[in-house]
Amino acid sequence: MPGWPEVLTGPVDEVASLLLGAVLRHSGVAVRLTEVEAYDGPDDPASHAYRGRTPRTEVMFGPPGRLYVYFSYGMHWCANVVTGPDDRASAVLLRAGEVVDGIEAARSRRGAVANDVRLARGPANLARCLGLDRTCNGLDLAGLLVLPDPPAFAVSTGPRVGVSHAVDVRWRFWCSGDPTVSTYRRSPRAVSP
DNA sequence: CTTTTGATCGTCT
DNA sequence: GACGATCAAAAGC
Repeated sequence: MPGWPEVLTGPVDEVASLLLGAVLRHSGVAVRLTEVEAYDGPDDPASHAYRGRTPRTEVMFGPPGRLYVYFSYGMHWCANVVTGPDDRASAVLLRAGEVVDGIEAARSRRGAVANDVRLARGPANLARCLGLDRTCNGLDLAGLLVLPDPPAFAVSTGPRVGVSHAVDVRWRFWCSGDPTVSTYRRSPRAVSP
């Protein structure tokens, strides 16, 4: 059984499913990941790294096990775990999770939320629960991200959300039936089949 | 229930 | 200067 962070160096879609059930802890809140998406840098037109190395994507080209945080739509932060060998520039977007510790802190960061299962539903909401922002870009996750014991739950796969390319690639993974997983909505920009 | 729209700015062309 | 790995509220049915 490979240790940290070697376990992250396999094919990014396999690594993504391994991250389901992992617990990420930051700023007094812990979230158990229930939904993730894989992005494979060089071969994936939907990946930020597809068009090469830029200041923003620099972290993706570095070693695995670090956090890649990007700013989205002028107001949100979203977080990825960098995977693969150095220079592969693959990453797994953290789309949803269940708050398993620090729920009061998570609630206060999110403001009024009707139901706790929605606290960390959606990548920007998950990042907000954990207090992740630009200062966390490149953060070494050793000790902060605890991988699950051999997964004892069913995994579903489907198309990725929000991307306008390669919509047919089933690189979104989630814990089957988990209430914290967002209901699927195809990108408005996705090309019609 | 589904669809539309406003908020808001870093990044890349 | 246009666009985007989003979200929540509003509007339409």
